[in-house]
Amino acid sequence: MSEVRVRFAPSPTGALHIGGVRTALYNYLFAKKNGGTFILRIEDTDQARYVPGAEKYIIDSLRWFGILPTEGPEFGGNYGPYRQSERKDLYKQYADKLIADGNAYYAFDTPEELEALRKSDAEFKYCGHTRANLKNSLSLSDEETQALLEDGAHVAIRLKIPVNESIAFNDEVRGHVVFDSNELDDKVILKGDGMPTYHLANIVDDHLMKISHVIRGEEWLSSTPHHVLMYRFLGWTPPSFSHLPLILKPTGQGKLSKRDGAKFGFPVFPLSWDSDHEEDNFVGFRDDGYLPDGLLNFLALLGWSPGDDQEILTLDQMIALFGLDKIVKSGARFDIEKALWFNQQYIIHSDDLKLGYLIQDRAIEEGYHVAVEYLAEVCRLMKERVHKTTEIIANGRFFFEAPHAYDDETIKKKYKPENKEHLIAIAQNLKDASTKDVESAIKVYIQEQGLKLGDFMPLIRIAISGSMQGPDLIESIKLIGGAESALRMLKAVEYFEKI
RNA sequence: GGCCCGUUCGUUUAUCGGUUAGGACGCCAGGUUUUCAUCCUGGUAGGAGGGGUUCGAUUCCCCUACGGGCUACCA
Repeated sequence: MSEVRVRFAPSPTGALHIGGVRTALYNYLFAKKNGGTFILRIEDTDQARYVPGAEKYIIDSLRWFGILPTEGPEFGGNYGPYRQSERKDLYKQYADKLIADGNAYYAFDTPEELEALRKSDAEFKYCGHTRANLKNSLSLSDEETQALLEDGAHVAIRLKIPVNESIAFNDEVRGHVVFDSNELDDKVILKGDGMPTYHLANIVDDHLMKISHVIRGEEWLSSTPHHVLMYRFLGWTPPSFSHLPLILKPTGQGKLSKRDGAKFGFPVFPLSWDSDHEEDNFVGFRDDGYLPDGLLNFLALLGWSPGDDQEILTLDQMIALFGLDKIVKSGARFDIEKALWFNQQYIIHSDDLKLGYLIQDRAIEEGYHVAVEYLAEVCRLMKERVHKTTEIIANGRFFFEAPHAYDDETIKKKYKPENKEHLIAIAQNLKDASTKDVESAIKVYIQEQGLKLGDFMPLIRIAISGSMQGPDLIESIKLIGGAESALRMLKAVEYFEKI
């Protein structure tokens, strides 16, 4: 079997969409599974839509997920350059060959003229039935065409789709797909500005880069017959095709789009985007507290399944189990609830110190200047009760500062004035208790006095953290320290009296 | 509108003609926990509709409905 070479070929028109991440992941998994090569190719043939920084964003995202290519811009390789804009001169000769063989032609119609035609006829298509009446090298005489060409007139090159032909190909996930060539339009393959369109650049590069398997989104399924035709015209063997189902909105219609992030209240891009246009900025999964492994795990299962009931999978396990035949055919809705569950599972199983480092920047931003070892301890106590790493700090502020508010409801229910002295006594015990005897300072005291734990623990908890929710009280007090805890208790008792 | 692709619990998926249609998320209930959470146990809920083929269809075929994609000198 020949070498497996797959590519992820995004267009640098903005941030890398989460659907694009999944496409990259499947390509990566397939390459690794088959001992092949994963290639990144930047498809920047549309100068108008080019966004500076997008390429860096794409690579940074792949790096965050740990699915970097081994060939591509910044990565090197023997089939470069890997940016289509740098390959511009390459494409012309193939367009010329297609013309020479009668499989393509010059078209002189201006975009404005075509737009006018579409306006008057919604069904208008540049194809075998209409091209004779349009301005191109097929309808014009050779002299006219030559004159126009020498004139330097605006010219595009279009693919000449044959009539009355069935164009079929095999799709690894969809099976046998057939198109009637009469339904196809004569797509522009080389634009007026000399740049190729996706269709030309794509097949030329896939061929020259020896791509064996094209794994891409379903939006390309309808232009695949054009691609198949070009492979045939150029005398090349087409790669194997796999068209992936799309990721859909959580509710409502259509695929998940950029603006759904704001609409549904969760990120749709891996990393945050900061530009001069503030309205274009957004927070990415990373900065919102998601772990890359968990997100990748979730994404992998949106459109693919290992075939059994296993759901928590490492990247290596995914590689071992991956197969194009197990890709699902229908689109999948993006379910943030499930993504959060995966994230929680990955947080729980993360190393405490690793988590500590992860949230260190945010802790400092919040003004909590503590040792990373302290943060690690906070993570140890908090990680089972958060879905996102950002919540470790947001829900654990009492580890860094005394509570600003108390849960009055519980105080009213639990506080009895006759217990005031006991609470003060416990605070005194705590004051100089070492971490080892925090337990006896509280629990042993309560038991020795013949009191009930249930009458005191909730109040102590509120004194320490302000709320009834939180990690193990004794462990929390050990971390915060006996002296600080005693202070908080004394202050809280005064407050309890007033309620 | 035309062409192409699709349709199993609310969501995501398993099933490759014969199953009590399985798992996970969510939700509900119970247990563990001083609280919350984790964890454990149990429960809820599904083959879009109609025709065929077959001894037997979720599974194969057709029609309809619905969903998705494409329909640019964008990718």
